[in-house]
Amino acid sequence: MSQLKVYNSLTRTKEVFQSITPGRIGMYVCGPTVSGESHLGHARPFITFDIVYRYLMHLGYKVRYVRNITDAGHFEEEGREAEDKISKKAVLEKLQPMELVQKYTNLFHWAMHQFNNLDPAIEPTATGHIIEQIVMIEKIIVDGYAYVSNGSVYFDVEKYNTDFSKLGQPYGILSGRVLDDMLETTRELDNQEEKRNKADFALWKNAPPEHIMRWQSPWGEGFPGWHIECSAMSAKYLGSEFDIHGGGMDLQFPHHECEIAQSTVCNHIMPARYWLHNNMITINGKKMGKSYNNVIKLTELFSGNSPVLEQAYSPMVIRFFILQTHYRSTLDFSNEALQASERGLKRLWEAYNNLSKYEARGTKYEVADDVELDKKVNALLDEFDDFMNDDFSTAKVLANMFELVPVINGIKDKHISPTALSSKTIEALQAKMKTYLEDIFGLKDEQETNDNKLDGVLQLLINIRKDARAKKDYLTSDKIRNELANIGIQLKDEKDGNMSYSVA
RNA sequence: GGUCCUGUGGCCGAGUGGCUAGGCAGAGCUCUGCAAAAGCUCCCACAGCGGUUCGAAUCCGCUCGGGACCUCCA
Repeated sequence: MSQLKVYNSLTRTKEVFQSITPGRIGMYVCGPTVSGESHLGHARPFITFDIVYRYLMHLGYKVRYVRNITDAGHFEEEGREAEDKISKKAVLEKLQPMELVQKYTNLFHWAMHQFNNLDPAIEPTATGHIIEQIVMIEKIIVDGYAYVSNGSVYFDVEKYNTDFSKLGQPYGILSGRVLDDMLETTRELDNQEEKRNKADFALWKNAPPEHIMRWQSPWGEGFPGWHIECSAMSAKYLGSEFDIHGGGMDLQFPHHECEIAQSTVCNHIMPARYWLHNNMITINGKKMGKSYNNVIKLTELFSGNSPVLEQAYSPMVIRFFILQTHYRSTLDFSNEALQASERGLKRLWEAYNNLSKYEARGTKYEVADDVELDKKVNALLDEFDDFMNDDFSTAKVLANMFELVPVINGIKDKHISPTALSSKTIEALQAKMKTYLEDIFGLKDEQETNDNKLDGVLQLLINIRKDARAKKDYLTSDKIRNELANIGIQLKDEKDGNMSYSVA
């Protein structure tokens, strides 16, 4: 089998993945800021890295997946009046800050479960790691890479760049930026007088009196800077050097760049080996984001309750939609695209259901009757692993699955002889589809029809309809079918006279 | 302004220089009491203009368009 290769933003190449500790992987993914409701754009990294997580485990690794909750509230750092987002909104909604944070944390967890994302192994909060952050900042000051100014602490980017360029790790290594260029082109911003240099970033901010969220520190009351929490928490739970650091592309600069600088000063090593970044979800070609005022919240998406939505889209449809493209490509949202995903997923899932219901054959077929087809099926299945190993090409795996759909349905409908494929191939097909669809892609049946009573009722109706049809009483048979269709249950006449149903 | 990405058929999207991904939609057919579902077949696109090459969607150049980051952002 091929080796796993991942695209490393740090080297801008696809590299063979090798874990630091054999058999084990440490993965850190930047989690949500729980000052508001999650939107479709947020869903992408968490679904993307859920699949990475699942696939790494599928490969046999023991993975410690750490994803933080940012609940300390970032400030609008430069150019605007310093304000803690969370404390400001708390005043508006007349809630305690921690109450607000809890509310959105719960909502976030709810959404993650809707998407069938596995829980991370550790989900540390920024507020729970203030001490660790302070300790880290102190260390950076002692080492001479940060300075205190008016109760705040700033990281000295220029000094870092000068010293670490010599070690082959200049500031900007991750995002491909050159500090000198940035100094020339960065816009003039207000409130910069505390900083020695405009590229410097805050490690700790002095809290103005109106801030509700504040902590004691050696530099007075304040709150941690934007980037330090991830550095502190990743080092605490994964060590100074860990395997994978993930997040959205918009975090590459400055967030991850700053993490690298801080962590390297503290721990004398580049924190992560592989930096993975997912691309953005766009809407009408524009990034979905707060700044653009074009977000679709997840609750709106699931309920269809938004002017831009023609209908509700279920969590699995969104998951499938995201899987249909490579994680490093932008993905454009539209009703048409989501509806196409909905239909495509339905067809794929029904084929998968048919496949799992294949009746066991009495005898084993060692040799396939249709050698060509047997070969083709095995080739398509084998490629699943190759595609995933090639930087998680879920889109290609799905394409292969769709090529298998006609084979699966053909056998079920008996267009294709049940002995066309060898027993071994059938078993491989069943096992691999299950592994990939359920275990790795994390898709699941959304129909809540595994209810014995409902099934019993439907079987009764099906039997009545069968009798009616046998008597050519099409008035009755059509009535049953049409009225069930009206309430969203579709009856399908099968070729062999049987009937099946699906709930929309 | 700086850095970078990108432009694929009606729509969404894979694409490592040669072997026409896939999905959705559309057309025809098969099956069927009818319908749906399913199956089969069709629909050979790569922004434009040059160049490299035996051969380019894929490499290079230019032009035009779109976007991201540089500021909170997944």
